[in-house]
Amino acid sequence: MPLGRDYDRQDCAPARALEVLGERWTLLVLRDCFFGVRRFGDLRAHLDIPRAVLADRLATLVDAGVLERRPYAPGRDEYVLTADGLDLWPALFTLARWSDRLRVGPGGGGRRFRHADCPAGGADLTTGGLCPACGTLPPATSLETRSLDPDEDDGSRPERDDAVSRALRHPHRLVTPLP
Amino acid sequence: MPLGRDYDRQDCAPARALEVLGERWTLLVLRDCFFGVRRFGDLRAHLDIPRAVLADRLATLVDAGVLERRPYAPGRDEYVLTADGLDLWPALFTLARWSDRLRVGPGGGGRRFRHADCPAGGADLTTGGLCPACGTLPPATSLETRSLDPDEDDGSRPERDDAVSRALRHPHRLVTPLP
DNA sequence: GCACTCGGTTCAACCAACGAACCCGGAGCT
DNA sequence: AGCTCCGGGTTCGTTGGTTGAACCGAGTGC
Repeated sequence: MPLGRDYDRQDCAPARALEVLGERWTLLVLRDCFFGVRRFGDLRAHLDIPRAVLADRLATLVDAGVLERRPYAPGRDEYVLTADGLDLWPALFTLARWSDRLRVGPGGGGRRFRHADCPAGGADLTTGGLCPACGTLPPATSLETRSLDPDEDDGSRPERDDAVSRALRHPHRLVTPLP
Repeated sequence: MPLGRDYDRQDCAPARALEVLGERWTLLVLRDCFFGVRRFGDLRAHLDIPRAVLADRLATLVDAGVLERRPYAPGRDEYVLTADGLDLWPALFTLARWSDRLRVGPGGGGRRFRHADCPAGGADLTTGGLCPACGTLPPATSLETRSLDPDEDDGSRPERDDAVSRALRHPHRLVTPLP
């Protein structure tokens, strides 16, 4: 349950989605998971999110079957998108495209997504998430993302400088772990 | 700004979308707007949302250019989706489809969306929001929605009985005002 | 045995959501 | 005019989630 318990009388699909995704930070955590972030500390450094909140959101997402928690070293766990979690990609992508169209220009941070596994050669996705070359709706795992302004430095943005932000300045295959 | 002010260092599209849409209730308000709900009182009755919160969310959405506030009678205003607001449809739709796939079966409340203005005759939209008949991604205004279980009454759900819920049991063109 | 890191939990202060009560302008009646 | 009702809010005390700093504990490295 997100904040209150009153979504339960909203017997519709968006309300059920919000039961899991509607809490603060949750969608940003998932975006990072799609970018290949998997560790507690990396999420924390990239998002500037309070430890307690991050722990709570990750537990909720694991509970909901969106993320899977698994050990990568004795005593160390990582969080990975499940199949259900990967299915969220189109929703996240269309949301991102919407805000891209509204505030173009300043703010930067734009990203492109290319169908890397495309039999027809691949191209940047359309607004609807379709690959214009092959006409399909590619899954997140077959996409590559790149920043539109890899070394913009006009001082307007403080330029984050954690490991995740630096890695994301270079083209990167979605979902696969960052370096 | 939704809850805190820290989204501002997240220079990416999802974060900017969440600045507007990320607050509790906002997406449910917008869903109702797509269903044709326009009046403060109708939103309140359908959503069981506190008056103060609804007033705040509507003001935020008007500020963001997603809704337009306009008088329909002396002293009475209604809230209507702007062009930018209508563009949100694919994002809302894909989110809804995602939760539909996860929890099928119990809970009901499923809805179908048909391309009513389709030159090829129209059909229920695919998961990606495409019309399978004509292959396009139709705008919200050319869709018709209908409930999958118009008169389910097994007692498991308390069955909402406000004017909006009743109207939504019948097929209805999106965005156009409810009766 | 000591320091360091990762991945948390705990705790007090703060701030947003909730819901009941109050408020205001316009329309309709008398 | 005065009274009432209705739609569309605002005010306000209480509840409950968010925040950030401090603390904790297991695992390595030295």
